[in-house]
Amino acid sequence: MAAHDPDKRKSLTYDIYTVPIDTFFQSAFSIDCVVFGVSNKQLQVLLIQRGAAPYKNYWALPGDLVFPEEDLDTSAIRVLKDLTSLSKIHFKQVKAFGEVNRHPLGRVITIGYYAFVKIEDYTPKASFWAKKTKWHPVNSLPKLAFDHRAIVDACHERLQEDIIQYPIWKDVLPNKFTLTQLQEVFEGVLNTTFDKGNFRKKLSTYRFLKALNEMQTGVSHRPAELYTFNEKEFEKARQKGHRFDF
Amino acid sequence: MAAHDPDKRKSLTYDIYTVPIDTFFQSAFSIDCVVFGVSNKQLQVLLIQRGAAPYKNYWALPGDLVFPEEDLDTSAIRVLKDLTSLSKIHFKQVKAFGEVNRHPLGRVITIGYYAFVKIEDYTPKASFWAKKTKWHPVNSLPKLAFDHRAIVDACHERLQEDIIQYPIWKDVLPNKFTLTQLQEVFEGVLNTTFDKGNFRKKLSTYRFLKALNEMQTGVSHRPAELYTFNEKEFEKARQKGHRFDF
DNA sequence: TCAAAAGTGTTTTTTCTACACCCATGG
DNA sequence: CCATGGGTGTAGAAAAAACACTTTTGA
Repeated sequence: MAAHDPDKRKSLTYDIYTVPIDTFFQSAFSIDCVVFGVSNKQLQVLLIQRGAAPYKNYWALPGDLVFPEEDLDTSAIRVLKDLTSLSKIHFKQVKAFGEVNRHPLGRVITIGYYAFVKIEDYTPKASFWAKKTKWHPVNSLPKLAFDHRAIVDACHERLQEDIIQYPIWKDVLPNKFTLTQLQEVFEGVLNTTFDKGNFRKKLSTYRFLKALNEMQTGVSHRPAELYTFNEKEFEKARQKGHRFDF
Repeated sequence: MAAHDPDKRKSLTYDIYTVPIDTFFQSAFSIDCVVFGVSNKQLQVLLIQRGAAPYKNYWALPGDLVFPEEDLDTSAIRVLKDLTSLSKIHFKQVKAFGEVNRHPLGRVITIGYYAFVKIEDYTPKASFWAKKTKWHPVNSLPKLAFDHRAIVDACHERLQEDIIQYPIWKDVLPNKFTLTQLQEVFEGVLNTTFDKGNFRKKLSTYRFLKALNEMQTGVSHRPAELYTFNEKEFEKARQKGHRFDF
């Protein structure tokens, strides 16, 4: 592809730099995926055990180098699939991490992405150079490779901001869910607890939560009513500047 | 530096890839600086006119390639100084922009940074390959080079989120300021207007705004009381989860 | 009949909103 | 004495917070 032809670079006037233009074109970038989910009322993150140098055998985020002709957003999906076999995941970019010596192989900046998924629906399977995978509670992470801890933290903060603004909580709930399930997602992500009555009072003002007149079954207590998410109503609320203000 | 020695890469086992490891190390990254300020009650952004290909003569953000051994945060400061002679500016990284063909010279991803400064204190002077500089209202930008419009938009959104959470408004106000000046900063950034009485009522609950018992002088109307920002009190408020909720 | 969670109601306190009105200064 | 912002007060509405109580199910 023309864009990646070094000759094209040389044909252009780039004497503005005191070094040859090609010295700039010796870096790489990578993607690191922070895949969150909720289980046991706790926020979890998907880790892999690295089976390749550097940081071999360390727990780490699924992440890898971006191909020269690959868009960043596309790469996040591909990288996660390569390492964990998970697909159809929606990512959001958070930020770049670019310390000069963060990667022992050369100048590599990494772009952090996060996703928020149903743990039950996505059973990871280690592949490519990943040796193992596991879901781990965010509150008690082991030592991670590279600067992955900082990446997790930045993504967690972003998740906390996003969940009060976008309906990403629906991505970790069944189509039909109870209000308590919804509450537990918020509590897990925001790492706090809410008063049940007041929480529901607030929810009851949101028209994008539609009661289904359908009940939970098979629970050994009073069955809860099931709700569903209404996209159109949410869109209306969003345009008026909706936020969950907890 | 060892980290950038290609031989070191080759010495490591990297047969996990179907292409030579060096094919990844042929990209570059750049920084784009979105410097905001407020004047005439409007949010402004600093632009340069490009004096070098590509996009020669276009209005653009001050931005340039990152040196191989340069941290991203450091680079933002250096790049802005090279092109506009402005220094001592505090930047915050927003995100990466990495479409494959966003740059005609090759694979270049750019990292967007924003800063928020006093326009009066920072008079830019075009240098290096920049031909001109100017402050331009964010509400009516000309056509910009590359994907710079998207970068401005993302940074503006981040600025709007940050100003209600961090005391960055103090960076565009004199040490001693009036409450109306403060209100105008918020109005400019958030592109809205507030009721004076209610705005002040809210401010009066914030202990980090300290009245100085000192008055404005030389104005042809009732002089306003001057206030100052108290770092320690803000820190206390921040720990309790402070936000301006407008 | 008990445990467990669902679901509702009440009361108090706090905050928001929309205004109206007075004040101090320079010209 | 007037234009221009500075500055304060009030009343009503709305929202948040705390907490108590009733309901329904399976075991």
